[in-house]
Amino acid sequence: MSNYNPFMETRDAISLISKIREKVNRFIVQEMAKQGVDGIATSHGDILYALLSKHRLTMAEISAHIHKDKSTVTALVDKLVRLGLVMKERDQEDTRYVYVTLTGKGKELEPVFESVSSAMLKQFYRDITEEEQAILLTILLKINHNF
Amino acid sequence: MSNYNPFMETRDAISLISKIREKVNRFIVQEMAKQGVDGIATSHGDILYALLSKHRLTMAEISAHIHKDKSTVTALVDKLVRLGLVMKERDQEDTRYVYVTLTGKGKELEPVFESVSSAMLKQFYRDITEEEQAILLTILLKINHNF
DNA sequence: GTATGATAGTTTGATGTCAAACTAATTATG
DNA sequence: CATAATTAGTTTGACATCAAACTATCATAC
Repeated sequence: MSNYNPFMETRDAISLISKIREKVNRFIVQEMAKQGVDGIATSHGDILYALLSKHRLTMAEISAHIHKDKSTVTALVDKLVRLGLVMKERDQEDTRYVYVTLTGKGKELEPVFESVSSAMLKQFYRDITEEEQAILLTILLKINHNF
Repeated sequence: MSNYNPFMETRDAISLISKIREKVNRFIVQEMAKQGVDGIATSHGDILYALLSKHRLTMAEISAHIHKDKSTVTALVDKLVRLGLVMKERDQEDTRYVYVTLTGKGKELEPVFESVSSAMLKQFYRDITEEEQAILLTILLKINHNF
């Protein structure tokens, strides 16, 4: 292949990874909107989803969970506060810490998340055998470990 | 696994794809900076790389190549113009079209691109056998096709 | 041949994102 | 104990990105 392009060619694994990630994100946002959860990005979804199982997280913990800079988390959480989905409150003992928790309205989103993520997984793994899924995971873990 | 998180868990394929993409991007930007090409994002690199083999592209063609909105391409190309790496000129026949070409300074980047992309591929596929690479590609193509 | 529609790019406004500088509070060190 | 260093979050400035509105040009239709 003389015209091989390691950044962008459609056929190589690296650009496929970019494209798939893009499509997954778009799919999630669309499905959420379809179920009435509008105007939030996948990062907001990641935060809400984390809070469903963890109940209470500090800003730094959220940052670590979703792999976004702490200043980004400030902006994301503040938007969720504006949307009435989460609450922020400072720790009484050590006032540096800010705890984020779901509001009632935030908790109501649980079924939506369940439905969206199962729809996404179904689409993602359509026609991919269990064995292929396992192989894929193994290879991706190795590649992830390479960096 | 009771705490399975389809958006963010470290161990599932979907979040691995996000992480790997992130790491690949970071790696490319860092390697470029190491070789003196500073202040440009991967999207700028994609444009420059495309222009190395295509000589002349319209804004719309660039948009299609790098899968970014045309208004994004306007901003990206204008930055490359400011950096002195590309030139824009309107088609004489049909003045709606804008052709983008590399300047001399832009063309000088070719060896940097070659070096960076080969370094990236080497890192990406370290300890991944040829067979695994083929399997990975097959599965990713299927998943990409699922959306 | 003028009006309608399509096409190529740009502009504008909003948003997610990061890095660096900053504030406030706690901990460690001499 | 007082000063220095660390830690948690926020603010600020820059930038990539998109969608929608807009401009300018070309093509089509009647």
